[in-house]
Amino acid sequence: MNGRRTAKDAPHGLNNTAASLLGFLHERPMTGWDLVAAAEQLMGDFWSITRSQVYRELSTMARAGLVEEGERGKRDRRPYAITEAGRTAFADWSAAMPGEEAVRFPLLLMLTLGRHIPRDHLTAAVEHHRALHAERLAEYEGQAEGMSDPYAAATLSFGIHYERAVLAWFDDLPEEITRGARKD
Amino acid sequence: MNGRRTAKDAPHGLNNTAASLLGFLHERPMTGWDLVAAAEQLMGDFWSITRSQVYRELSTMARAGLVEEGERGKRDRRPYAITEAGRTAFADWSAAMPGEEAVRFPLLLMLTLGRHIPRDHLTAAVEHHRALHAERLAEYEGQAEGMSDPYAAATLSFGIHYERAVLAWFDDLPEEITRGARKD
DNA sequence: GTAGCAACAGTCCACAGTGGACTGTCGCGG
DNA sequence: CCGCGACAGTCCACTGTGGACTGTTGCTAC
Repeated sequence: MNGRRTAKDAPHGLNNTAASLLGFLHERPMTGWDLVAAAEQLMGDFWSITRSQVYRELSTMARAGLVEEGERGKRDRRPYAITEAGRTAFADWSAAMPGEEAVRFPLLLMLTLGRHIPRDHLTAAVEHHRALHAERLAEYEGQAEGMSDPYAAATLSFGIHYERAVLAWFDDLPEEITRGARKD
Repeated sequence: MNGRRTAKDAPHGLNNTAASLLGFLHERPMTGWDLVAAAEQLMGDFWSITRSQVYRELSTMARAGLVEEGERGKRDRRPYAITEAGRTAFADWSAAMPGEEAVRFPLLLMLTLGRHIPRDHLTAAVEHHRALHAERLAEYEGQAEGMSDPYAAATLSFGIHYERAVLAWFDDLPEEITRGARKD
């Protein structure tokens, strides 16, 4: 009687995570474990899913008839296959406009509050992250060799543009912030 | 008796959100409402906090003695002030290395699954987001005028580098993806 | 062969984060 | 003085994250 509208009311009833699982299941039946690995491998650092989440969604979707549990294998392995209803739900999801990205960057939080933080903590944090990003860029550039799938390549390309931008940003930071007048 | 370790066991006991609130409270006592506004304004798109979260953290921190509730004002306005314990907790937090950023980008999810999605949905999504990012870049560049605080400027500069990178990435996408051979 | 370890597979829980509905209060323009 | 929009806070359901825990199985070293 109230206007409450939950995810279940949406035309397709899928959240992005559930949709991603159905997407992977288009290829072949997979277990939760496989799905986590696939997502990790393919969407890498720009779309994460966790074990807990995946198993939760799988059993929800099974109840909703979007996937079907197959024969249990060794080690309690539980393959799920997409159903016709699942394909429909996925198609509906794919027609909706994907939402905006969310970036949560603790280092920026720290910098924003920089006025109240000892200078050397800031410079340590900045240097640490600069190294991390340099490392990741190298990694991505390595992966860019022998990349055939254009869809996977698009994600990787995003990663490369992103990391380069972050590194350029580090280089642009004023000395005021990065290099405290630390003489001890 | 078990090895479980919750946030409360951490040396400072603060999550990033709580820490950000303490950070802002260094300036002056503020209400939850004010804090949401300040965070929104200063950390903009790279560190988000929600009303629910803020009020939750405030009452937790009040119970822990890190903040103190002041006199209630009009409209049930409830200002909180940081305590000495709060300053200590914040200082401890600031000594810890900030975690890595998380980027969640539904468009990349869609692209990754692109093989199973009608081409025109993909191109529509790409064009939509391209426009969004162009808009945001313009907005950021506008804000860059008259920016005095170097810490706020750092965040804004990140935003500009980021948006430029995203736009460059869009331009790099192969026609294969962005411009389906749609003839109907 | 078998002991043991690492990788596999899934469960469970607590906590963090998001979004929207809901309630109520004031300030001000008409 | 009425009503509307901004202010202020509450509550809830859901999504997302991380780690502890259980059990299994294949492989390697002895």
